[in-house]
Amino acid sequence: MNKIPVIVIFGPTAVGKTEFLLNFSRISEIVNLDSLQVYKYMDIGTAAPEREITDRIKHHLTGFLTPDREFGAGEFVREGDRLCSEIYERGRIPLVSGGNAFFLMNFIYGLPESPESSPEIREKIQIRLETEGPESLRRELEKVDPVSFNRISENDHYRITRALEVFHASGRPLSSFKVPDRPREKYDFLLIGLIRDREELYSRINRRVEIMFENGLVDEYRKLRKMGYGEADPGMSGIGYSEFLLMERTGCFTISDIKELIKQDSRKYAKRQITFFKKLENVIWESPENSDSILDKVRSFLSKYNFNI
RNA sequence: GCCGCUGUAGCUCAGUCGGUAGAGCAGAGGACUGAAAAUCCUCGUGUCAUCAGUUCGAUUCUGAUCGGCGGCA
Repeated sequence: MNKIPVIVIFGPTAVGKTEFLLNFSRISEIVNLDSLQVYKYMDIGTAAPEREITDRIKHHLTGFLTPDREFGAGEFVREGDRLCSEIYERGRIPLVSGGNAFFLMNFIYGLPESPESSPEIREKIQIRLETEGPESLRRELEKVDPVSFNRISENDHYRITRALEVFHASGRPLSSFKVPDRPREKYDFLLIGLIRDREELYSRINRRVEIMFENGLVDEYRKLRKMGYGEADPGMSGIGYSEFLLMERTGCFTISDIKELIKQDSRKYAKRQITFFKKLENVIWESPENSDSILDKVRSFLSKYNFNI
């Protein structure tokens, strides 16, 4: 079976992925790997690629969903598979790019066998969490899935909820489902991880948040609120929006506090992304400054498929 | 200039009735089984402002000096 070549360009927020993509404008189309850039009405806060970039290289999975809809790893893998096939059939090289390490891991290895997330069951468990408290849920998990019980930290209510959700949905413990441990055969991946010095990355993040405010992030948030989006909507949980919701809820921040908070949350996010990405194997790690060295590797990868940049 | 308060971790501060000190935040490292820009775990040595005095022993008490804040002139 012929494999589909897929170039993946990933890295922490603000490392400089978007600009780098223009190198591929002749041969590729982009599959967006940022979980919040999938949403509409959130261009500023999610640093969505600008018009001049999307005009030059086709982007998929950006700005197509309203913020009240969930878009998780399952959706990403499904859509990503569909798009990669289509792009390759069109005679182009699929280029997956973004910062979501969890989506990427699921895309490379394939989804685990465990059932997909069920918002209805999850909500019931969340209500129990509020009424009965976390201890009650933990005792149930201990009985029903001791392996997960031991693996999940007692304060990680998010994962405790998920483990119980799987049990209630399938009647089987989460830990009994196989999780894939090798990359899927249907793809030939070229993994390029963009990275910079921590200090430099952080100052790029800070600068970018300043620019978001200059470009009207506050107005963008107000518009979203006017459209009726709020705490409960997945899109609004993102950095750059949840901080404003916090301000509304507590009333104890100024706009300039919020700006600093957004910078800080973005820095922490970048750190978490880096930690996660480091786990991936066969990654070419390189600063975006060294584009020649990266492009050499891309050329030798593409030569197998008679492509050139 | 005088009076009062104050000086402890990068920041905000606690504390030691005299036996060389600890929280929050920041920061660092890590986890990640279909919500993931989510969620969670681990990590605290610093001339306790400086100099002198008392003391077996001072970051702690006393004095002076130098900062800061407030009040009065």
